[in-house]
Amino acid sequence: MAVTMHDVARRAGVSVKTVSNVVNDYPHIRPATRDRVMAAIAELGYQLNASARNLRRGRTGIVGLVVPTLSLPYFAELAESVIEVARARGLVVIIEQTGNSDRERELESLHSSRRTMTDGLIFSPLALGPDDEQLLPTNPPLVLLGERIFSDRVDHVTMRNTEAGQAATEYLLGLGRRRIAVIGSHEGEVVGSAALRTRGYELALQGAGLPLDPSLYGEAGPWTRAAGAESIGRMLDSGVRPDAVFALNDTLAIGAMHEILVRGLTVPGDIAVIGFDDIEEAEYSAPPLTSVHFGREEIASAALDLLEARIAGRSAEPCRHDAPFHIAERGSTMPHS
Amino acid sequence: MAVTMHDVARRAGVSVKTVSNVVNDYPHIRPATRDRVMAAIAELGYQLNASARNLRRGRTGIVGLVVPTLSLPYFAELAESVIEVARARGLVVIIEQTGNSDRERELESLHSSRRTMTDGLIFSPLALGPDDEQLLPTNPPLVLLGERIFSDRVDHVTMRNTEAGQAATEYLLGLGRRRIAVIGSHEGEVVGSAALRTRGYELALQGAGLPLDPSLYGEAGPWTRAAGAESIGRMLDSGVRPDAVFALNDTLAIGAMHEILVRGLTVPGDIAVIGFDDIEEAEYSAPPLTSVHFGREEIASAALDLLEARIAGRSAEPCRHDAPFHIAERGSTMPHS
DNA sequence: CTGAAAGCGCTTACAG
DNA sequence: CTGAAAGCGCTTACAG
Repeated sequence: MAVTMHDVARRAGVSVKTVSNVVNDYPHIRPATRDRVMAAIAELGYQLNASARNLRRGRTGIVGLVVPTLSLPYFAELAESVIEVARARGLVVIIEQTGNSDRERELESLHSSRRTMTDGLIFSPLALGPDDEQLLPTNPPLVLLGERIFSDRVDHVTMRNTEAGQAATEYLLGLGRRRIAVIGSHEGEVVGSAALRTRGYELALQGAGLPLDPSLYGEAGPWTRAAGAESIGRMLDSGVRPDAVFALNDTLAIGAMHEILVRGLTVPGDIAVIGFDDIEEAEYSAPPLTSVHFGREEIASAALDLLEARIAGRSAEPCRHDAPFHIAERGSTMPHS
Repeated sequence: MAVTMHDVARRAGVSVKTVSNVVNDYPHIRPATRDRVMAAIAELGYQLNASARNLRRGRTGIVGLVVPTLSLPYFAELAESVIEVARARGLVVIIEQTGNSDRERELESLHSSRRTMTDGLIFSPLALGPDDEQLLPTNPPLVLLGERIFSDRVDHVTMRNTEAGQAATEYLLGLGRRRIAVIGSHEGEVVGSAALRTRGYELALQGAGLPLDPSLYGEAGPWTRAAGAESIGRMLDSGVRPDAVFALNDTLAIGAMHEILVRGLTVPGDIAVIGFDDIEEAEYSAPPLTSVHFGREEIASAALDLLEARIAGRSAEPCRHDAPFHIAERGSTMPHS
């Protein structure tokens, strides 16, 4: 049916081994032989069959990336970095989406027979938590992003959410703000980015000797612009008047900022706003958004390092990589920008 | 080494054929047999080897999506839709990025041996053009997005860029605007979204009996927020004062709007702004951005329809699918929003 | 450096 | 409904 290495070998008058060597760029091939093989490949329109190679090698050269959705800029930008870093290492990336905190879909992505199409998986959970630790399949290798789940059977890339949340809040305190709202909190949650960043917020307030005011907690289920706008809207409607907002991600921050401006208040004059993730959009919002920056290239590299080591059987104990952060200051907190 | 169907068959006391039938959900299997097989699978921790299946079937269940970069929201949202639509059809998606108009990378993605990992490719070119038509490989099947390249050997999903650009400009004319700048144009380009949307702009102005003013063309290479801001900035710096902006995409529009506001001008008061693509961000910019909307779900469905038909060998002549559009009106053009 | 051959783990026609 | 077997197209140890 298809043109195979045998056909090429026959045409070029060499063995299949030689064709394989040429196709795989092995050394010690006479230039003349190489040319004959290349010519035969071109004449026959030969294309190497990846499935056959993968079966034989026991590897696919594909890694999976499982995220909630690419329509959230944070995950799109993370995916961008993962694809670029993977490319530099000769790997390609299958992206699966699990939607907004959909337990079943997350489990399905982890356990599906599609798993064996990949050499390993980078998984950013939004629904699964500590109780699901036992459900994590470790084969093919898995790298977890974030701190919703910790398992000593699995590699992790973590992001010091609590420390970063604390730093963001302390930054607002340093500007003299005292009534700081938190937007995007998840009442009752104890793991996951919402809870951890909120915990950092609380530590900062307590460190400054300020009370935790329940009216300054703005719930928001999904972390979208719409949810951010609604959340701050409800707070303002109820007569609460913060002098700063710590939004648990940038999308929430942009939605919140939009709502604040719509109501005739100013940013940062009336309300300073800081976000989290430092997505590209943050630089071009009006005003530009101050945000907590984690290097996504670094997160992608760390995740692929862990995955490749595990795939190669090089790593023994599961590892944890902590990504560093800093605050990118912009107009949403600086009066003179 | 790995647990195979043979192991499962032995354990369950059935033939491999039966195991295969169970794994593939074929009918006509006695429940008792099915249960025995499932039990054996669970006991042995069997996982089907996708490469072996793919080799045997001659299909991988993977489609490739090649776009410039996921860090541009338009492509991230397109990818989101392609993944969702593919998922509903039992397919997964490998995403490759080619960067900002990088000819070599685009060709590499089309011709790489990675191609055979996929059953077909959806390709959104930014560098390749009509002259490259002969370089398009048609096997595995290829679907082209946009109108940079037309080939009667390949399926296309097109977006009526010219008509849509004309409609956007006519909409601004309908609001009484007369000095309409176009932001994001590519001087000298004759194919591709920039040229086609600009052509629509020109048709609209000519239709209204207005001159084409060279000072109202704002060049911008990459279609980023930064480029949009710089482009309108240069125009305003040179003393040109448009009363409306047609930005060739939303990211440009948001950058341009940002720059306009920074300079103390108002939107839409001084300058009305319309974008193109209607990305999710458009709804939450300040002010919300009026934009030309193409349904990305529809584009994704159309592309996968064409691809699946081609993969199945159902389609004869290459097809062209034209996606419909409308204008989503928001505050950036409406005074009372 | 090359040739002949085994085998990766499936699916599926072929007999029964 | 089941069993035994061929073969998808590679890679790679084994002889030479």
